[in-house]
This record gives sequence, structure tokens and C-alpha cells, in this order.
Amino acid sequence: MNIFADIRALTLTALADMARDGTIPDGLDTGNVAVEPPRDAAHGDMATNAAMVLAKPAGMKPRDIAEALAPRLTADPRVEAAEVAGPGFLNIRLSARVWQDTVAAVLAEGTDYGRSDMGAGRKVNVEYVSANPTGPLHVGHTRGAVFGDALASLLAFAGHEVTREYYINDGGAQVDVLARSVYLRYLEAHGKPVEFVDGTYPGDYLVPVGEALKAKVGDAYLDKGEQYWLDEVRSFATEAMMDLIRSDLALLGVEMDVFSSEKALYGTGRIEAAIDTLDAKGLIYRGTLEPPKGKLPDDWEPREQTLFRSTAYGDDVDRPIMKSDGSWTYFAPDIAYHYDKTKRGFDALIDVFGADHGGYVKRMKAAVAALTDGAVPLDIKLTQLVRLTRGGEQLKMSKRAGTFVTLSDVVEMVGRDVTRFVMLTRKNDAPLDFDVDEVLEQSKDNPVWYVQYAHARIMSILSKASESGINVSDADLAGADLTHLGHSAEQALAAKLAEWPRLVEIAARTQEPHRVAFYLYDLAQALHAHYNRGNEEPALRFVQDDAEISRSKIALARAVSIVIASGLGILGVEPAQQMR
RNA sequence: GCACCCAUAGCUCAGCUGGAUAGAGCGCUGCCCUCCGAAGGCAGAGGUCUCAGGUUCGAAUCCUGAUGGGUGCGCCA
Repeated sequence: MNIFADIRALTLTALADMARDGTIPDGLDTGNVAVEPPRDAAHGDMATNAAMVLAKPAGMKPRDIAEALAPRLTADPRVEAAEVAGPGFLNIRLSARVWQDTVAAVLAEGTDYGRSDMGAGRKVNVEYVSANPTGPLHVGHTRGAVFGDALASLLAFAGHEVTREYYINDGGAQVDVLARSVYLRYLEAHGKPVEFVDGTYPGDYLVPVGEALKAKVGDAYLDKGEQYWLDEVRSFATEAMMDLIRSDLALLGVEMDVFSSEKALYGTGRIEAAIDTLDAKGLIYRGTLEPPKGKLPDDWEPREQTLFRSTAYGDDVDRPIMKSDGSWTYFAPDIAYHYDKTKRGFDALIDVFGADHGGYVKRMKAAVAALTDGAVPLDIKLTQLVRLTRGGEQLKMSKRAGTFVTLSDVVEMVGRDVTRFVMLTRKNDAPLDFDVDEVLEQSKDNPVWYVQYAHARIMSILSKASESGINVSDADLAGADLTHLGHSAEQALAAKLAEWPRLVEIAARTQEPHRVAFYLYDLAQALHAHYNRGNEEPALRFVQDDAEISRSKIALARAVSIVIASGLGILGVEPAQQMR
């Protein structure tokens, strides 16, 4: 049940009738007709702009259209009143029955309430995290992981068939660096003096990997040249790193459907096939790039390279796909990987990157557009930096010293639920301040706590009601006589629940899961406000002397808790049963 | 130099395929617990939506330009 969609459909039907009987011209485009909640509650429950949108193409005055439309809407039992207002808005007030039906629908559908079929089963691949397998996940990855995961859940809730995928960059030079770093730890495990020069990873997390390598191969690699051990150590090390990353993701509750390996693309001909596909379209050529203007690299010299003509698809310059030694650049396997995704039958691809990869967006989109002739859209969402602080002081990160705050550090400090929620309290493309002290504060300015408090409060109400002999199971509450919910405050709370299905669709369409977090905060606020009003007006309390009246009000409270749980579920957060 | 992202209350930020008098939290002022969890609620003060044009019946929202900030820019990924 989505009341906004229902009333919009009603409006469109009415407009079609008006076109049929000549009240308005035939064949008008109603695509921009919207039914929305008004900013000001005094304007009613919802408003439509239909008359204003259609006035010009119809050659009529907006108010005339609106006045003709109004009685056709009020003819429906769900519409109590429809008044023309302002420049031509039609303000709609719904009958009390609609809000009762909303509560009933929530109880009947449970956490499925708000699900949408707007995705129509389209297959969407969401690729996120995709951190290099060279170390544990850090705070920046955490944001990408949470955002990607919530986005995937949101799209699934909105009717898409979603695959969560991680691309393992295990084919480039960085895993050679990893292998050499592990080799140093291996030597160290054998008691040899080692020095971590530039170009190696000094982090402590490789110590156990070096020891594990020693346990596995003993002294077999001691005093041997790199050509003897590099391949073995590389795969040993990347496996160990992927284990680390998988367990980091598990801490966050992120479960990938597919892990794809870059390395696995080599030697299969799939990279060549992808490049050949581009070549067949005349998009691969040998050429020399202009130097970038302004900031010239020190060692710049003109150089002929094998290039992808990404400028044909909106990129700023063409991009090299092959190094001078004949091996592929990182871009080539990435092209092949995305080609592979399109061939696996996805209707749409989404990549979640850190903002520092922003420069990569245009070329990747160009590649996918070229490979599929624009048939498969690729959206790339960038997550901005996280500024991690404690009590207002920045937690220093230094890659050099190997002291960076990891995902597991954060989860250990504040917990999985808080980590996830806070990461979603900002738009993905806005920087995020994350203070590990503040997010644990139990106060209104901490949205995690505030939303959880609302849920726990309702749980407390339910147990209180249960103690007084009321059956609070959803099935039983669904049978309550909801006509007792006649107060405007109760209808306002139910109206907030009626917004949920609409919000899901907006959030899914804009691919912005943070909207869910903000909605939940709003809903929690409405719940708290309503709760406190019960102090002044006993008739508004959830638990009443009259069992039947009590049941209806508990049904409303329970419905609120269901929607909170549902929204938190999309964010991957467990609703709190009680606060402590 | 070029590309992308951003600019909304003192601070941190929302703002729906463009819609009516631009919202929330913090901070500030004043109220509300013999009452379902006051870790809460209510009310008030606080705005040139960076600036200048444009499109539109209507612009914080779309377009152009300027200013300020972030990120990136040929064989690293």
C-alpha cells in the first residue's frame, strides 16, 4: 500500500475522464503530475500540481482545471476534501479510514510494508569495497562498505534483483609489493635482521603472515632470489589478506555474493577479447598524448602508447591500456571485468568508489558505454572522506608508521550498529565527521541512539500492555478496531508511516540510502512527540484502561516499531529491544 | 591549466523527476515529570540558500559565468 501512488493513480484516472468528456484537451502529457506531501500540514495531507502542470499545454487557467478535477477526486471515498489553493494546487485531505488502513497494512505486511516493485526485477550489480588485498580495511573502506551494502539492500527492497560483488585487485604491482613485504616478515620470523625500505608495507598485520609462511615452507625460501619465491608468496599473501578482509566485512555484517579476481582474468584471453571488442569499433589506436597543462610531471616526455579512445564517450583524454613493456595497465583488466559483468546479464551496474578515484569515473563509464553501445548503464557512486575524531581530536593516521585506524578498530570502539548508522547520516558525496565519543552519547543529537530509543520505548510499551493482559502479537493487533484512532495526533503519526513506501522509492531512485536514516530520525521524533503528548492528554497514551481502545493504540505503536525495524534492516542495523 | 564534487541559520547538516511562508540537531531564552522510559517533549529568537545573469506560471533545486573549498590529472590501482 502506497497511498501517494494510489492517489496519483486516482488523479490520472480523473484527468483521463476529463479528457474523454472534453473538459480538458486530449493527449496531454501527465508525466510531471505529482502527488506530494505539502510542506505545511495546514494544506492538508497531500497536494497535486496537476492543474499547474497541465495549464499551459491545455491552454487553460490552472484554477479552472483544478476546480474541475476536485469533485472527481472527492467522489472517491478515500478523499475527504479537495480544495484549490495558491497558484493552482489542489490540496487533498484524506478520510480517517486511510490512516486506519495504513496501520492495518503495516501490521499485516510486517517489515515487508514499504516494499516496492519499481525495480521490476531488474538485475543490478553493486560492486563495492574492492579494496586492494594488501592490508586490513580502514575507515575509508568502511564507509564504502556500509554505503554499498545499504544501497544494495535498498535496491532489493525496491524490487531489484541485486548482486553484491567485490573485485579483488590481485593482479597489479601492489601485490608484488605485498609479497616482498611478507617475505621480509618471513625473514624476520627466521630471526634475520630486516629493514622496511620505501616501497614495502611496514604494518604489523603482516607479522603473523610471515610466521604462517615460515610454518608452511620452513626455510625453503631463505637465501633465495625473488624469482624463486615471488609467485608463491604473492598468492599466499593475497589469500591471507583476503581472509583478513573477509573477516573485517563479517564484523560489519557485510556479505558479498561474488568475489571476482583480477588475476583470474590473465591468461584466459578475456582481457584480449574485451580490448578486441573495442578495437573492432575502431576505439583502440597507437598515439601520443598531450602533456597535462599547468602541472607538468618532472619526467615528462612524449611517448607513443596504445590508447583507448574514451573521448568518443565523454572522457577528457584518451587512456593508455598497455605499458611500454607490453603488459596491460590496470585499466585493461578493469575493462574486461566490467565487460564480464555486462555479459552476465545485469541490466545495470553500480560501482562504489572512494572519492580519490573520482578521476577514474569518466573512463570507466566510457568503456562500458562503448562495450555495450550504451545498453547497460554504469553508475559510479563516490564516497567522500571520513574524518575520524575522538572527543573532537583527530585520530592521526600515518601509512608510513603503519598506524591507521582500521575497520575493526572502529567496530570495536562503537559497535557494528552504530558504525553502520553513523556512516549513513551523510550523503555519500559529502565528507563525514565521525567522533567515536559523540556517537556513543545517549542524547537527542545522536541519531542512532534517538532512533533506537524510539524502538525500545515501543518495546517497553508492548511489554507493559502485555502485562496488563493485552495480546500484543501482530496477528491479534491486526484485528483491533482502529476507528479508535480518531485523534489528529494519531492520524499524523499514521501519516508518517504512510510516507514510508514513498520514501523507499525516492531513496532507491536517487540511490541515496541516507534518506532512510533521516526518515527514521523523523519518525522517531514523531513517536517521541506523540508519547510526550500523552503526559498532557491521557487519551493519547498507548496503554489505556479500556482494553479495546488500548489495543488500537498499541497497534499504532507497534506499526511504528515495525517501520523502524524495517528501515534499520535496510541500513543493516539491529533494532534495540531496550536501552541500557 | 583541465575535469569531477561541494557552497543552505553562529556551528554540523537535511531539503522529494522545480511547487506554496526554506527545515532538523547543537548552542541561546522560557516552559512541561504524583503521568505508558524526562537519556524525552513544547514554545521562541536566529536566513541575501556564496554572487551575477538566464529558463519557467513558479528556482535552494535546472542552465551559463564568477568567487571560495575539496579531489584527481600519461606505463600506481
